[in-house]
Formats: sequence, C-alpha cells, structure tokens
Amino acid sequence: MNIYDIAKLSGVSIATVSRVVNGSPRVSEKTKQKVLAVIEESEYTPNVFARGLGLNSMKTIGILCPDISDQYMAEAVSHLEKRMHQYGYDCILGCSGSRQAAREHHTRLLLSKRIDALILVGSLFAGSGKDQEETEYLREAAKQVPVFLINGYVEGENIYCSYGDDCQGAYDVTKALIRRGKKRILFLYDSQTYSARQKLIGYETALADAGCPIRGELKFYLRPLGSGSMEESCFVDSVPGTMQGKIHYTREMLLAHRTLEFDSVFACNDSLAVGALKYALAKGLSVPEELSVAGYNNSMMAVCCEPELTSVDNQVKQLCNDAIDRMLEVLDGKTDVEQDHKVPCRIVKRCTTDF
Amino acid sequence: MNIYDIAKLSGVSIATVSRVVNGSPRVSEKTKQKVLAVIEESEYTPNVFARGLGLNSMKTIGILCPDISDQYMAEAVSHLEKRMHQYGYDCILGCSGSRQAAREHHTRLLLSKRIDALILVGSLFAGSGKDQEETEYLREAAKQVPVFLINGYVEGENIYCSYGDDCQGAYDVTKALIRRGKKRILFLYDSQTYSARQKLIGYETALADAGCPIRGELKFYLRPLGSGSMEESCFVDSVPGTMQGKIHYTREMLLAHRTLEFDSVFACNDSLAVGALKYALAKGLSVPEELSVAGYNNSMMAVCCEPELTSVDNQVKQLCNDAIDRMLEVLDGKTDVEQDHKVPCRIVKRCTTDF
DNA sequence: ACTTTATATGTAAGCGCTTACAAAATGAAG
DNA sequence: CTTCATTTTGTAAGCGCTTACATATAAAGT
Repeated sequence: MNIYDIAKLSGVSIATVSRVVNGSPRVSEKTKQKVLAVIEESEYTPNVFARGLGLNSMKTIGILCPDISDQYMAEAVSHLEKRMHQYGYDCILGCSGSRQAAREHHTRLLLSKRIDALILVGSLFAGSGKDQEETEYLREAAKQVPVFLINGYVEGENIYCSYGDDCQGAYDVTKALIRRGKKRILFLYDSQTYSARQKLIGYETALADAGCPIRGELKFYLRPLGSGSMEESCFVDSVPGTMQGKIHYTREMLLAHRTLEFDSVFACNDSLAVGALKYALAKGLSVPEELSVAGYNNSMMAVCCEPELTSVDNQVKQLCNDAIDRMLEVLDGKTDVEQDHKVPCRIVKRCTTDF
Repeated sequence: MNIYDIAKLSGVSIATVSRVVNGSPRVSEKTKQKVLAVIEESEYTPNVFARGLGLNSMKTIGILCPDISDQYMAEAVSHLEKRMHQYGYDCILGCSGSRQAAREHHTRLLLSKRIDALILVGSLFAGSGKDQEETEYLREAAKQVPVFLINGYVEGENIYCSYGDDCQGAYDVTKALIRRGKKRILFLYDSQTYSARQKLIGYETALADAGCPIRGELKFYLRPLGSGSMEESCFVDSVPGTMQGKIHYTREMLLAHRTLEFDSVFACNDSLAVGALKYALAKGLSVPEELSVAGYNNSMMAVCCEPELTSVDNQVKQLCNDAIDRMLEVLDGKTDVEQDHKVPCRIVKRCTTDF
C-alpha cells in the first residue's frame, strides 16, 4: 500500500493524498474525509524513507551514552525516551563504551541516520590535556544537529548543557561531615570526568572554608575496572559484572591500605560508597559512628545496602527535562535558547551519616 | 555532499560509487581505492532515506521493553545494542511501560520506521485470560518483521523466543532449601508474567517431589507499586523510586502479616528478596540461619545488600546472544530457524542461604 | 590478430514521497 | 453571462540512492 494506491482508491491525485496525510489546509473537507476513510480502511502508513527524502527529518533523536546498564544512565535514558515519545519522537540508542574512538564512530553513525538532535548522557569528558581533541568531534557533530549534554559540559555553537551542580553537592556533604567533627574525610573517585573534577573542587573548597588541611593521601583513586575494554565485555557472563567488581575492588583496596587513616568517606558514586561500607563491615567498624559514608547519585544501591546510604541526588530527571524543553525550542527554530543550565544537587540523608 | 559529488570528484559514475560504498566485488581495486579516498576526504555519508528507499531496510532494529531503568532490562538492552552495533545495526529503543495500549502504540511506531526486526525484552505477558488479545498484536507485528522475545514466550509465525528456564531455576532453589531442612518456604512474587508462572510451577513441583505440602498462604503476592501509571511517573522525582518502594513495601507487608510463619523465602526478583532481608533485620532474624533468602536475576542488588544475596542467574546475555544469532540468520533469508530456545538457569550462591 | 569469456563501468529506471507551479473548479461581483 | 479572485486539485520535477541491463575494457585461448 503506497500513496498511489490510496490515490487511486479515493479517486484523487497523490498530491492530494499527501496533503491530507500532512494536514495541509488546502484540501476541501469532503475530499479529506474521503481520503481519510480509504487510508483508515487500508491501514496505510507512509513510507518513512520516501518521506524523509523530502523532509529530511525522521522525528528521531539519537541518544548516546557510555553504558546503559549503569543505573544513572538508565534512569536518564528511560526518562528521555518517555518524554520524547510524548512529543512524537523516537530515540535511537547508542552505547558507546568509554573509548573515544567508539564514541566518535557511534556519533557518525547516528548522524548518518539523519537524527534531528543528539543527546549525550553522562559525564563523558576526561580531564587532562586530551579534553581538546575529545570535544572537537562534538563541535563537529553540532554543526549538523543540535547537541545536548546531560551532566557534561562542553562549550560550543549549537551545544546545550544541563548538569547538576556537583561542586555544590560535594561541598555540602563535606561541610556536613566536618560539622559532625570528621577530621579525615576520604575522597573516593574512579574517573576523571568533568563531574568528578567538580566534586573534587567542592570537597577541597569545603575543607579550605573550614580551615582544614587538604591532604593528598586522602584523595583515593580507584582505577576503573575493565574500562576501555567495555566493548569486548559482550561475551563475559558474570552478570553484575563491573558493579560487583567495583564494590569488591573498593573494599579490597581500602583493606590493603592499612596505614591510611580516615573517619569518613565521600564517594563519587554509590558503588564506591557501598564498597566503603563493605570495608567497614570487614574491619568491624560501626557506621556511621566510627565511619561515616556518603555516596553520589542516589541510586537504587543506596537503599539496598545496610545501613542505607546517604547519597547526593544529582536530579537526573530534572536535567533531562531541562534538556528536552530546550531541545523542543531549538527544533522549533527558536534562537537564543539558553545554552548552559546548572541545577542544584541535594543530599538525601539516610543512615550512613549522622547528620 | 551526495553520491553525485563523490562520483564527480573521483571521475566515475554514481553506480560505481554506490558499489564501493556497499562493498560490491564488481569494482576494480584501483577505482575502489580512488573512490574510498575521495569519500574519506570529503566526509561523505550516504543518505539513509535514499538508501532505505532502495533497499527498504535501514539496518535498524527496534527494541521494546517495559522499563529500561530496570536493571535486568538495562543489562539486556545494553548487550543487544553492543552486539547489534558490531553487525552494523542501530537500535531504536522504545520503553513502553507495562500498559498494553502503550506497547501497541510503540510497536506500531517502530514498525512505521521500517525496522528490520523487533526485539521485545522482558516477560511481558500477564497470565489470565487476557493473554490471547495481548499477544494478538504481536502476531500482527510479526507479519511485517521478525519478532524476537527475550525471556518471554509467544507462539506464532515469525516469532522467535529465547527464555531462561525459570521453572528449573525455581525448582533447584526450592529443592536446595528443602534439603537444608526448610519446611515453610515463602514464595514471593509481584507480577503474573509468563516467567513468574514458570517459577511458581518450579516451586510447587519441587515441593511435590519432596513430598511437602503446598500451602496457599505461602504464596505471597505483592501488588506491584505504581504499575500501570509508569507513563505518568515522568515528573516524579524521588529517584530510586519504584525500587526503593518495592523493597520497603515488601518489608512492611511481611512485618504486617505477623501470623504468617516461614523459615525461608524464594523471591521472584532481587528487590523482593532484599525487602525480605530488610524484614529479617527489622525482626532481628539471623540470615541464613533463622531465615534463608534467595532472589532471582542475580542483579547488582545481590551484591550491594548485606549479607550478600543468593540469586538465580537467568543468563540474560546468553539469551540475547541466542536471539541475535537467530536474528542474523533470519535477516539473511535463512528458513527453518529454531523458534524456541530455552536456556538453563543457575544458582549463584552467596550468603543468604546455607547451601 | 580474432574470437570468446570474464570483468569493470556506465546508463537509466525506479523507490514513495513532497511541493512548486499549472490548471481547473467554484463563487462573488458586475 | 462574463470576469476576476479564490479555493481546490493535478502534474511533474526532484530528493539520493540501488541495481538490472547495456556497454566497454581487459584477459585468455586459438
């Protein structure tokens, strides 16, 4: 069933059918009803390709994220998909892993499908001098379609960012810990993303503001497990895989550093925090009395563990909503849309801290 | 930049360019290199629409799942996407929620984009007499593209299923519990899916085989929270939302039924199991001695909680791989592809059981 | 050198749709 | 009953690509 069949059946030209389908006002009510009836009856659906050829839009957006099996990103993608669907858009998903090359490749592929916009989820960009080249391809992509970052930050024409104020989140937690008399707060991190750097800044600022010394040995870096080889992990079958690994690895590393002293932990994500909790259990430390722990992202892990984890909520849903609102404006041809949007994070107090 | 430009720049016809792009063998090595060089230099990407018009394929598959923020499905989708990407396919994601109407709508939309195949993740189909109509639309969809179910089961032309043997998984766990002297095993479930029914069968068979009585009061149903209104949950902001709810709700319900006696729990998913763990904690029951608990899906929750949860691994990755292998065969035009594939589940022993 | 056969390239006809433009129908005004 | 303005419909030219078929070129056999 194509437009010609419909035209023939309803005794009009294909142009008229096309007008009806696209809701053009230049059709008489009578013919419109006639054509509509035929369409209904014959279950005709316009061919996207042909349509796309003409309009060059497919009402589809691309979503790119390093790993959809990560809770945080799943939450974001889930939300994005639902909302966009309400506006009649479909989403093509690309999980690029953390490798830059893979990400570029994915981006190119998505663009080749003529998506109307591109959303990147997750704090993609590592620190260090490589920032430059890592973001360059994004600017390139932004020449073709508007690009939206959820919890990432890149400046550029046609690039729009929504991100949680992780600096403030980390600041608040650190300050609260200090106020409860904690002297040695361990900063636990496993990546060098923009977001992680912001957290470090918040942490250090809080210490400085309180007149506490900033100790290098308390910045504890945990090499991300299996990172970079994420693409090959397809055939590995230990299911909670990386997550399980992260938690246990964190515990082991903390146990291994016997001389390191700390009375509290600020972890850049909940897996690390749960790892710290497991460490406390192994050492027989009471939580939160002997060791306070705070995580980040307020993921479901926070309510699974025991005691339940205090965590910072970075408000993904709001970030997504912001991005979408602005995307609709941009796709609508509106100019001077705000490019930069920061939303405050808030602490969700549970049982691993005494504030 | 279109195919004409490339043709002009490399001094050949568009047909030759097309052949190069599509890897046809009927091009001499020399011209191929020449064209490839031009393509590389000019960053040409074929227009999907035009291509689709000719081939009527977009090298894209549709993935439909009730909720991507659910760990199990996220794992599946993540894996599917990675693998399909290796074969040059992109994935359009649809999260339909659990409402039948929404699912149908999504399916229709995906089909209108001329996907090459449709994958449904998750045990979609509820029990009861509604099965019939609920699966009918799938058979309808299967007339247009091959349909693959991951952990779901529907018979029909052009429908291919891969599912874990949840009956056997439940049987094994139940048997192991019985063997450790457990007399009253609580069967905890929160949905009526095909998979849940299989688990119940496994549970009852194990009891029967061991000569234990099957007690109706030990089949404990927990109304799924917020189900059906999943679409509206977009604007709700309590982040671990449903998950947090599930866990606490389970604990509360168990606490509320003070007269119900049981010495062990078999939960149909890990959230319920963690809820049972929280219940044990609230009651001061030692785990696994006074209360043994086993979950299902071996999700990351299993390693977050304390003590760590024994859970059944339903082998999602393998299910996905099976589905994909068969999909590639089907798309390749192969006939008599196996439609039905069941893979055994295995117990991952941790600390909440003493077997 | 002259067929015969295999290989490489080009030509042109769609694929199903949109839309500018032309043509026809309708209606109002003279 | 014209005439002109207005509304409705049709015609046809693409959109960028694939591919059957025709043609040209090269390789091999005699």
